Amino acid sequence: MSHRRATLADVAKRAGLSKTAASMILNGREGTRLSAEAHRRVFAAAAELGYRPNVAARSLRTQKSLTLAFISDIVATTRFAGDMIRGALDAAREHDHVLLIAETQGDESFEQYAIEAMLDRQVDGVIYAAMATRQLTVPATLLGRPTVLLNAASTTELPCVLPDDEQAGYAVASALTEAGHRDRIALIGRNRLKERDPEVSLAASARLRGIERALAAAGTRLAVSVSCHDWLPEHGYAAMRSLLRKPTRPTGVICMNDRLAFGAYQALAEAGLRVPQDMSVVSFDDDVIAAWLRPGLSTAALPHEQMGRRAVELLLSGAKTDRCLVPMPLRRRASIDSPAPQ
Amino acid sequence: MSHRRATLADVAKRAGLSKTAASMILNGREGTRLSAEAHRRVFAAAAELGYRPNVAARSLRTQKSLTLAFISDIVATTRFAGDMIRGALDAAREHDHVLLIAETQGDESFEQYAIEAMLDRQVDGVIYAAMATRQLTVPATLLGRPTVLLNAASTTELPCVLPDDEQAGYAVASALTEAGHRDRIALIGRNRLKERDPEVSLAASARLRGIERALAAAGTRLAVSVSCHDWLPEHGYAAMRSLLRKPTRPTGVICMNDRLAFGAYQALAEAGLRVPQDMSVVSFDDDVIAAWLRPGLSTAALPHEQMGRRAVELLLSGAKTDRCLVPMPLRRRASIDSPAPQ
DNA sequence: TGCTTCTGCTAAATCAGTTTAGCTAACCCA
DNA sequence: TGGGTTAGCTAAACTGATTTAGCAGAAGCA
Repeated sequence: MSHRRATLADVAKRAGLSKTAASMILNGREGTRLSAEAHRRVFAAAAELGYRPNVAARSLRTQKSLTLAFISDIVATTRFAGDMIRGALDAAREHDHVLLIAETQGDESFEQYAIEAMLDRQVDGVIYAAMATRQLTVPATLLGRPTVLLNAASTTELPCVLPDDEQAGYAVASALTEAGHRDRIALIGRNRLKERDPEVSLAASARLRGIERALAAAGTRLAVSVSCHDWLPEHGYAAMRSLLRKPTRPTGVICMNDRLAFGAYQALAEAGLRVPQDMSVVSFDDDVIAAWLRPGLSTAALPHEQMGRRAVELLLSGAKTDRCLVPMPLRRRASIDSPAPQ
Repeated sequence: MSHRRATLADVAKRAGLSKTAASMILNGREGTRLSAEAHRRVFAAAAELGYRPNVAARSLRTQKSLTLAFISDIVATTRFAGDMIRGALDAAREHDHVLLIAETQGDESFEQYAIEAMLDRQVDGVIYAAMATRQLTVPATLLGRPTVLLNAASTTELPCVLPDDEQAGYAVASALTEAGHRDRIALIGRNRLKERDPEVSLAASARLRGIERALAAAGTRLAVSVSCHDWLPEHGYAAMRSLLRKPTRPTGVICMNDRLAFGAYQALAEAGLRVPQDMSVVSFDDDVIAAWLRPGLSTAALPHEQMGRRAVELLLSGAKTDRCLVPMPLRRRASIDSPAPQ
């Protein structure tokens, strides 16, 4: 094992040429008049020495580091973070880049630290991600530089990548109407705060719009909707119990996310009701549990991997302003059936 | 906004001193005889200009980049990956470092690419992580360098960080015996492959050892155990159904992980049995679903965040060889009760 | 033959820091 | 008065690449 990495100077010496020549040849520069023989010798020398350029040295000169920053508010809370990161990693690798990551935990001083640490390392661009689809204020430090918002929007002109929640709402509601559900469709997960404050959620209102549009197109509308403080299983459980106490039981229910649906399943099971025979259920996110539930939950999948990928591509393409809506495919599982005849 | 970053030369000029002086003062070098006045002027100049050193330039000279690599086989599959990364990020920040991440997807050429990309960027050390606790072969390229294995062990002398699965097994089984369960304790999730091949899993055999030790200490042993191809909900479901077909029903069941337990819950619910009145359930991992189940699942938590943190600390401490076992705390929820009297 | 043009290549500057070696002036002491 | 310290500071080399400016020799042409 050679303990010292070969440098460009080593390659040049072995090839019997100057560093300049070696550099130009290895970078495939056009318009140099270096001979075919020189090319051959440089490539051979580089291969023999296992030469790899020192990125620090290169970026010192070129101001390019082949490195992107991925800064998010929270990574651990949801499993989706991993998907976004994976998509970003994949795309970055395809473009010969690497990802520096940091999380701010919603703390401004951490955020400042993270951004500066990244800029100190000459990153070529920043992906600024939110774990819940929402509007946010972009730190001033980022404004002049190549930045893409991931799963987030802002009032600035920065490019952003978002899931197409409205289309998903349409798809989810249509799945019920197409199965024959009409006037007894319920919604679990209305939430004033999420619907009104884009800094809390952009998804809630978009999903709702899509749902209402689809139902209107089918000549119907929501029979009843239940509000939830938050979108966790316990809230879905409580919401379903309250639905079941009403005089007419819905034939189908739309849950604003899979965790609510999970709670709804629990309440249905407790009440001795079966999905989908007694009630169809459809939802959003395609969390892992959607596939684990019995029967499998039909749900519009958050395309997080795809989004991470698009963010990197947008960043590297140098787009100045662009809003990229990534479709949310409906995963059809066994939770939807035709409504039982009256 | 200044478009150009201030450099050390700018700071030096403004302070009326040489780059050498500015560098030494900002780095807090001992033994230089620079005056208090010089210190004052340099700090003032640096603050006024908002000076931040260029890490690329610095690492070119010092061979230190204040950057660590986090290379894992898979990031997205489990939510735990996020926890490990979060812990690592936290610890890295505390030591003024930043994390470059990459995933190999179990593909050797990706792995090679990732390692080289990291070394090209002069990382100060590498955390090589596996998403399932197991033994692995460390790529030769890493052998000479500062490396810590995370959630993995190897036959080499590298330091590693692992969850203490045996202690967890002991704790989990003890939770049942302490509640009074004795001779009707079942185990779901025996798996030859996982138990025998350390490259597949180190957890399976360690958990089993802990369980058997705890039961022996309580003067009993497993009444029955069910094998599972894999540790997914559907396997737990099938396993529980098979248990329920046996003549004597267990009073308590240990599942090898939470996903199995989730499936077991489903089978119990279908059979009209209640947790914990009809059967106590206890498990491993503390997946999010453990808290979502009704009743909440008692489970030994994988301390992934803690592990990520320890890995960074081990790496930065320069330990040459060290095996760090991180305890798995038992999260007590409502899934355990005394066995019903015969 | 003398001038230009082209071919094939290289020396040296540059990026932004760190580090080595050493300089100058003041001071101490005999 | 002169030699040795010491305090306080700096010039220049160095890290490993890229890039600019330009040189030597051959070929082309009148």
